[in-house]
Amino acid sequence: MSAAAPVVETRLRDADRSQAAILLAARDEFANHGLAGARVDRIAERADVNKRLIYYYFGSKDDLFLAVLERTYADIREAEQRLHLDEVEPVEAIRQLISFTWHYYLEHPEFITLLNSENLHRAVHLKRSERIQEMNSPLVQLLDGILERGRRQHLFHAGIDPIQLYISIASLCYFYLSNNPTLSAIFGRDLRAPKAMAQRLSHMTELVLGYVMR
Amino acid sequence: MSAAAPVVETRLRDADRSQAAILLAARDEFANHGLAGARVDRIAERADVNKRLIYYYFGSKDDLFLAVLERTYADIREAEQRLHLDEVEPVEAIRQLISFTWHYYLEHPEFITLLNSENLHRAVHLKRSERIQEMNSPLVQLLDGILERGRRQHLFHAGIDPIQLYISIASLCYFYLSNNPTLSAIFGRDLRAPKAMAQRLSHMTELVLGYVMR
DNA sequence: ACGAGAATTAACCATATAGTGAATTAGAGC
DNA sequence: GCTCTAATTCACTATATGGTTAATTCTCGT
Repeated sequence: MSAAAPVVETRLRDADRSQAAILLAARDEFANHGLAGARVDRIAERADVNKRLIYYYFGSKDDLFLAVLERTYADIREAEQRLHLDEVEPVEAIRQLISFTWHYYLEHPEFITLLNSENLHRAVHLKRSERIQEMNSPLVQLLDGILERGRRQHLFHAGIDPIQLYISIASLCYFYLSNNPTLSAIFGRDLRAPKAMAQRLSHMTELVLGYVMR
Repeated sequence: MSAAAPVVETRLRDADRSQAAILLAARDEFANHGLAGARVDRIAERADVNKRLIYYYFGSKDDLFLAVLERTYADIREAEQRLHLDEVEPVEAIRQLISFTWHYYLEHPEFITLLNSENLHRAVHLKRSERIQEMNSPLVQLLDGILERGRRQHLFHAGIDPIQLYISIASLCYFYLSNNPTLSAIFGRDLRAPKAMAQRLSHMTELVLGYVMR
C-alpha cells in the first residue's frame, strides 16, 4: 500500500481532529441553545471527547464561543469570495449577492443564532478578536467596487454607502429567517411555506434594486 | 381626607403591585440575559419580592417568560394604534410608521432581545398563547387600509402584501439595532453615532417609499 | 371583632454546572 | 526499543439553579 489512503485517520490521538470535533459540536450547541443555554458537558459528549480537552485547547466556555464565532465569519466571507462578484456586471452582482445571502442564511441557521447570542452580549467576544476586522474588509471593498462600476455605467445613483447597503440586504434576509417563528405565530401564517419563501426573495430583490438603480 | 389620594399605595400586601413588579423585573432580566441566562433569584431580588411569589403567581420560569412576551406585544401594538395612521394620508402614514418603528425599537431595546430569545426557542411560548394573534391583527388591517388608500389615489402600485411590507420595515429597523454590536465590531465603525443613526433612518425611508411608490 | 382565605416568608432539596488537579498513555523523533 | 512530551482520562469541587413544602401573617368582608 502506497501514498496516503483516504482513510478517516486511524490514529487514536490527534489534536487537530479533537479540536475540529470540539469546534463543530460547540457551534451546534451554541447555535441551538445560546451561550448561556449551552452546556459544556453536552459539547464534550457530541464531540466524543473528554470534557477536560475543551479546557485544555480552548481555555473556557467564553473563549470557545469566540473561536466558534471567528470560524463562522471566516466561513461566510470565504463563501462570498468564491462568488467572484468582482467579475460580474453590477446589476447582476447585486442580484446574486442578495440571493447568496438569502440562501446562505437559509442553509446555515447557526449563523443567525450565533450572531444573536453575541449581540445579546454586546459583542464582548468579537471585540477581543484581532482577526475579525481584517476578515470582513474584503467584503466592503467588493461592494465598493460593484457600486463604483454601477455608477460609472450610469446604472446606479451616486453616493450609496456600501456598508449601509450591505446592512440593508442582510437585514431583509436575516430578520425574515431569524424571526420567522414569532412572525408566523403572531400573523398566523406559515412564512416558511415554499411560496412565501419565493415571494420573499423577489420582494427583497425588487426593494433593493429599485433603490440602487434610482 | 377624601377621595383617592395619589399615594403610592401603602398597603403591605398587594397582589397587583407584586405581579406588576415581578413582570417588570422579569422583562429586564430576560431582556438582558436571555431566557437561559435569566435567573429567577435575580428577578425576585429586583422585584423586591420573595422568590416563591413568582411561582405562586406565574407557575414557572417559562410561563413567566410567556407573560412577559404577551405584555411586550400588547405594549407595541397599543403604541402603534395611538398613532392613528388610519387618519393620515398614505405616503405620510408609511413614513410615520417607519419612523415610529425605528424609534420604538430604539427606546425599547428589550423588545428586540426578548423576541430574539423567543425565536431561539422557535416560538414555543407564543405558540401556546391564545391572545397573541388577535393582538396583532389590527396592525395588518391598518396596513391593508393604508395600502388600499394609496393604491386608489394612484400613489402606490397594486399587489403589495401588507405582511411582506411590514416585515421589510421591521427588518430594516430591527436588524440594524439588534446586530449593532457585531456590525460595529466587524466593520470597525461606530454605527450608533448620531450621524450614522440619522443616515440610517433616511436610507430606510428612501428604500421603502421607493418600492411602495413604484 | 373576627374568621377565612389570600399574600408572603423561611428553609430547604436534588440536581446540574463550569471548571480543575493530577495521573496516565499514546506515539513521534531519535 | 526508548524517552519525552503532548494528548487524554479520571475523579472531584464549590457553587448556583429552578423549584417546593409548610408555616405564617395580613387584610377584607361580614
